[in-house]
Amino acid sequence: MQKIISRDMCNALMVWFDEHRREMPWRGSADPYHIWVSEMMLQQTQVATVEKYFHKWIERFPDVFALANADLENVLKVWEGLGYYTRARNFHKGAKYIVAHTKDKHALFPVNYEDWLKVPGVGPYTAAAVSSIAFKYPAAVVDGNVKRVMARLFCLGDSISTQKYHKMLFEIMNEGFHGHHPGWVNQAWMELGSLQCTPRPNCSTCPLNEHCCAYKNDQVADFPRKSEKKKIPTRYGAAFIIEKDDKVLILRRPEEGFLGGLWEYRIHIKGT
DNA sequence: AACGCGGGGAG
DNA sequence: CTCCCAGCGTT
Repeated sequence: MQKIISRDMCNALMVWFDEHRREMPWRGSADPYHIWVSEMMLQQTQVATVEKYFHKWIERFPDVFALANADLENVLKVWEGLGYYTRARNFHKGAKYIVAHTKDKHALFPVNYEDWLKVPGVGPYTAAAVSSIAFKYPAAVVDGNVKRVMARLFCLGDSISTQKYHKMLFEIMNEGFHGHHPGWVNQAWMELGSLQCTPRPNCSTCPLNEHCCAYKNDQVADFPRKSEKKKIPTRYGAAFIIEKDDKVLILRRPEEGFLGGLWEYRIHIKGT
């Protein structure tokens, strides 16, 4: 079967999306900064959690200048609870990068995929998401949801974590916008993966089931191909909670290495 | 190419 | 409880 997203497929997707898409605080926003904030958070966190942090973030850092001028400690404080704290640091770096590279206030943000990729903390996913949603730039998002959808749609058996696979999907999807707004098409694919083409999908109500290779061959359970699970080593250790005069001792770990830069009680990890 | 990073949800 | 998830920077 040809690995092409036809006009019919794209149209069916968008009809479904118009009816089933979820409302989100940043959806439909014309502010690229708002889009960027939401995508940085959505990289690792589900929509319901991001909604709470998004409002708090925008209130505290209303624009890219507020973020760039803030102290890193304050940035981390607002991010606290989201995890992946290196990303908050990179986001802060990214805001400084944007401000430093601004030529005038009418060209504050990059408007294409390639220039967004240069921003610290912004990789292929975020560059495609922000440039397409905020600037209609035709770059496809290839996130985990999308990979699962495409693996089924085209019966792609190769490992979905390889660069080759990623590049192929990027090219297929970049030819599949068919005149629709790239940002909305991207969001529609992700929404389909999030609501319909889930790990355990409900194919009977899927708008693309007649186009789906895995469904037509009754092989939905075989895609995406399962990857070998990596074994995570268990670390054993002890924590000492040291109190004096109503105060508790906490220490900060070195920036590099395991749990870098995070605060902790006095910990001793066995073997270190 | 492989690894580490932090939470939350599902079973 | 245990398992599963996922983008980016680093090595």
